[in-house]
Amino acid sequence: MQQDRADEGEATVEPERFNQARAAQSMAVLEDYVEMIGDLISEFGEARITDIAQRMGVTHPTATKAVSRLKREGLAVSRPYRGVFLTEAGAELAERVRMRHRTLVDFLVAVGVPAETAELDAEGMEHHVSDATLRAFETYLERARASDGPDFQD
Amino acid sequence: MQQDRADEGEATVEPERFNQARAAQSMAVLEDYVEMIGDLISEFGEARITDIAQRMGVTHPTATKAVSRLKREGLAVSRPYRGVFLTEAGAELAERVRMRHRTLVDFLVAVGVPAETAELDAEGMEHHVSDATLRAFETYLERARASDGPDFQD
DNA sequence: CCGCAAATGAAGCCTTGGCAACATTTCTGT
DNA sequence: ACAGAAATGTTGCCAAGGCTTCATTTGCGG
Ligand SMILES: [Mn+2]
Ligand SMILES: [Mn+2]
Ligand SMILES: [Mn+2]
Ligand SMILES: [Mn+2]
Repeated sequence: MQQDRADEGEATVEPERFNQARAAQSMAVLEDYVEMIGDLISEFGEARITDIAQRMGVTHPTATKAVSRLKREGLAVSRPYRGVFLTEAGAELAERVRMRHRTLVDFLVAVGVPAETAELDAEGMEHHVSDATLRAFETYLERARASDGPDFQD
Repeated sequence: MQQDRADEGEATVEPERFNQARAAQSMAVLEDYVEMIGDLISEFGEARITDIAQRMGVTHPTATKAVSRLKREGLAVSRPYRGVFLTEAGAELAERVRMRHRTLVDFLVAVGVPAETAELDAEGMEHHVSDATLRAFETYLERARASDGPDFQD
């Protein structure tokens, strides 16, 4: 054999964190679309491809393709030339994603990130925040609110 | 024309945050590889495709393709059947990425995220942490270290 | 110095997420 | 009622990041 270099240190388990990040990334688009579709349904009663595309900042064929994937994964339903709707699973995911997004933004602001920046960064970060980390953020927020006490605006 | 729905609220600027997230994502792979290659060069004096692939948790053709992109973007250099090295730009990026990674993990742990989890989540989150947010994290850490004062273990 | 395993390269396939261009359907306004 | 614009669908292109399979080169050990 040639070189070895393999079993040097903890290099054996290391790759796992990249796999985790890749897995999270593969969910990111689904999560963003499902949340957005939920928003549109709340506002207008349905989510049209055009509106989805506009809000996501993509062209309509791109939005169509994403919706196809959502349907394939059982998160959305739609019929030709009609609006897009969420399945129960889709609605649940949307709700979880929305809460996580909100918690993350609140948390970032609480630790001193400018609101504008927090919103921008959160859009990408959120998809990599695990449940354990989210709980830590929530705990932090509760404590901060408790100690900042009186002068806290809902 | 048909429906309008366009100029309802802030929907016009909203897509920008998704574009930002997509831009960050397109850098993510470069950043991870460049950091990893830097590590390997520190340890062994060169970064071999096999070692890169193993640590990233991918097959060697995937690593080769990534290195091709790094070369194309002026971040790395290599000759056939020889190791991969970083350009000046590559080394600088690696250093920034390494610091950001470290700061993020430290910060997460400081706010109560379990170390193991922090490491996993950071691998994905890091690529979406802007300079402004990173500064906020650093400031937070400095203050935390100052108040936790004496009993702080290097 | 030479054989053979390891490392690297090369080709080709797949999926995803972008895009533009063109076809078809809906629906609004007159 | 119907013309024309808007919305949607369809097709085909591209790049990135995975993979498997096979070819080639390297370099160690004997
Ligand atoms: Mn997002
Ligand atoms: Mn979001
Ligand atoms: Mn990373
Ligand atoms: Mn990293």
